[in-house]
Amino acid sequence: MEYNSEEEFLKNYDSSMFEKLSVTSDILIFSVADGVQDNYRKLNEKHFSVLLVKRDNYPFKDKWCLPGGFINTIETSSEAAKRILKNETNLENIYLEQLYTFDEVNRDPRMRIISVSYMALVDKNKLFKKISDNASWFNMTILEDEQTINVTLDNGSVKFGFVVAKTLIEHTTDRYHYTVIKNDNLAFDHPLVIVSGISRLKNKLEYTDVVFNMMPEYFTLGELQQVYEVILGKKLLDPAFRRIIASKVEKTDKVKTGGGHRPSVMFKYKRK
Amino acid sequence: MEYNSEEEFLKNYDSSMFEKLSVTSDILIFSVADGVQDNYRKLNEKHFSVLLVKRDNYPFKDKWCLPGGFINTIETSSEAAKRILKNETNLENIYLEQLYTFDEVNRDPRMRIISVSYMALVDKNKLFKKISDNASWFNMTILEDEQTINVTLDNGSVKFGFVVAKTLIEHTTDRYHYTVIKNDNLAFDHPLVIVSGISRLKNKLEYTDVVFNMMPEYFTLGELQQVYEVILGKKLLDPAFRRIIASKVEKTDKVKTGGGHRPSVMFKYKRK
DNA sequence: TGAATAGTGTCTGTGAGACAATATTAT
DNA sequence: ATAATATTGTCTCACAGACACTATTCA
Repeated sequence: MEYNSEEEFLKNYDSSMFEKLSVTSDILIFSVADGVQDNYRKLNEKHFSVLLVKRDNYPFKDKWCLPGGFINTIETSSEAAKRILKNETNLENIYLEQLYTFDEVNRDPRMRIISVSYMALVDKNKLFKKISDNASWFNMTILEDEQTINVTLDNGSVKFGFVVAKTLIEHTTDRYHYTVIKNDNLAFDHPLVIVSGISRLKNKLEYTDVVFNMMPEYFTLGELQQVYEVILGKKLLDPAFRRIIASKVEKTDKVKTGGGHRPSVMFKYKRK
Repeated sequence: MEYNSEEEFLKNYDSSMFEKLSVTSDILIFSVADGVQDNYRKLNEKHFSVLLVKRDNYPFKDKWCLPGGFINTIETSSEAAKRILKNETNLENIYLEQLYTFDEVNRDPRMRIISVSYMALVDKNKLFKKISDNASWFNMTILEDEQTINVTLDNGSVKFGFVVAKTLIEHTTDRYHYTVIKNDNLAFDHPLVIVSGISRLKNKLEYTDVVFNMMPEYFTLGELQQVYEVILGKKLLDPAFRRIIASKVEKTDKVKTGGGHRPSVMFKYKRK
């Protein structure tokens, strides 16, 4: 059939001509949490954490997964992500970035489902514990070597882990292909989403200001350094860290005292 | 309805429960082409180029677009990309990287269509002009300032351009939100895909080895430098370039002569 | 007073930017 | 001889890693 105009074509278009697929939006919500500290002198330990949801339906009943849901026809995947985020954490206007689209044919046992994944960064102080009933923050411990990434997740009452192998993609120095080696408690291909997000965030710490999305308005440089250290999984040298961060922060007249040691000046994020 | 096992659940699962969407895979195929040169002494000019296809159907009849097509239920988006790539260029085993998933609700006038975009890098010498009839390579001229990106496309017989505005995303130093300001000849939101790809490739040149996917097996450092310059859109200093690239290339005993000037040693890519 | 963190000074090595100098060819 | 590119040398400056040192608090 021939058409003489775009209007005419569109009027006659049969949208069922091509196969359609289900599409979901899954969100990796990262935060840094304060741990407890017995010694009054010491700083609170910090934990790099991720929000998981316990599945109470099949498939993967009773396993944990990332918050997510189907995208409907009148919203974008990022709008869907925001909607889900609001549902789970009651937070709006938070940092959100598209991560990757996972679409292995059998990643979901029900049917072909494509997942557009997002990474969200939140400041845990803004949460007020208003997260949904079946959701829970898990502290992550990440051990990475040349071949594998080993992640342990712990929410205080449940603790489990997974391992993925990484292989460098040909003609690349930065892209890895990940394969799940061990995983008993996470649903779908979510271990892959988590390691992709960790990798992305680690890189972004070095050349962007995203970290400030996880910080309160006022913070000490020690706290900020702790956040970097817990995400990067390594200790940083104080003078070097201060030099690098200096241009991004602004001194305030607030001071944090009470720690049995020299008080520290509080800073805030300085936009360029 | 309650199920007692995952098997039972899956057996009864109704896959039409959620709305489904059409999903396409669009590919940004980049290459660097040799221009012509009248002065026998001078090097061939090089052009950063992209493969476009002329649409011979509605919507956007007679406009140009990126090669792409619907993903069917038994292939992944990257498999679809490879299939389309093979169709258009007759090339296999080429570098392919997922770029971004574009899913504005009205990006396609027919219906809601999500596009998972890919970036492919090819060495034009491998092509032997076996591209499909309605496809054509366009040389790109990219002018970028703080607010806008201006791209001119020229395939020798047709020449047009588009302009997109960029605004820095809050709390970020590297992510821009792009909006098309001017575009008469490209279909869909493909100007956005192109600028996203250019931006990604520029960044990747600095910290990966992707450039070698666009190079023949043997090349001179001058040629390699030209490729960098034409993609980055700026001149580089010879000694600095050689220092940076030194660890990635390997000298061979081949030499390129005939240029009315000192012959240059040919190098090849050195894998780590 | 001592444990603990806050914050600064400075040495050193690496590496990029800049520019100058030399090498080699085809016409 | 000359125009053009190829290739190397080297100076300087910026900056990150490393380590040492001083400052300040509170049980």
